Amino acid sequence: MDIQLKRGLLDVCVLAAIKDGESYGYRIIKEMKPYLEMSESTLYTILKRLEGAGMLTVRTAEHDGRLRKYYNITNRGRARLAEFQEEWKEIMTVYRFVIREGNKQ
Amino acid sequence: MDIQLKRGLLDVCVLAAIKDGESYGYRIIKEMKPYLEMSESTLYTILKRLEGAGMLTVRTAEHDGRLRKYYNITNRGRARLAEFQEEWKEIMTVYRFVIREGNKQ
DNA sequence: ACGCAATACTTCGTGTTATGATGTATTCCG
DNA sequence: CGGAATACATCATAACACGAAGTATTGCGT
Repeated sequence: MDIQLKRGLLDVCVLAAIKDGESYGYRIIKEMKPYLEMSESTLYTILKRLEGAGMLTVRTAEHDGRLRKYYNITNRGRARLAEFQEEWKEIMTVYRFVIREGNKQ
Repeated sequence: MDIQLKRGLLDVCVLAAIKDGESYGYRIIKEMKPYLEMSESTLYTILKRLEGAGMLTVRTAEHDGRLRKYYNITNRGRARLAEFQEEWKEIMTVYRFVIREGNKQ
């Protein structure tokens, strides 16, 4: 998929991946893989960005002797998902403009 | 609209704006405005990028004593538009993942 | 006649961001 | 014993949208 097209979807995808209960980096990547592939460095960058924006919280816990960071969505994160659905209406308008059958000149 | 979401649409929008006959910068901006706003510096950057990619051609002509650059779409540009429609199917898959009603845990 | 908006295109610097490369460390399985 | 899987982190880089500023002409209102 075109890199540019991905960019606007990555953040909301990650939020969507944790909206039904906490998850962690490695699992998020695997869960999203069938829909949208992303490298690890990209995901951890996004998770930090979303944390900085107050859209998710982190807690560190031990699992099988290894440390894991569990991410939870916040109200602000849910608001972002709702906002995305509004933006999608605009996106569809643009899409229709792009694929419209032209009035050939 | 979210900047990131715009990014993947800008190029194809510009191609779509000239696909039914040549146009020029200022007119493209006005035509796209109801769907997607972009600054002039952004448009001219995109036009140069698309020209470099062989997706459009340029000719300069005088109009009312002023120089105008007219842009025409090429076969490669049309191919990009066709490719976009394929990519859109993937985008819709991602969209469904984002808005799916969750299996609450 | 004067000034301002509209038309039309250009250049430059900046901030955001996705990614590859690389590194660290543990567990599990054959 | 070794390699794959798990799990996260850092750094340098390149792409890109945009605001700011500039140049130059036409058209319109007063």
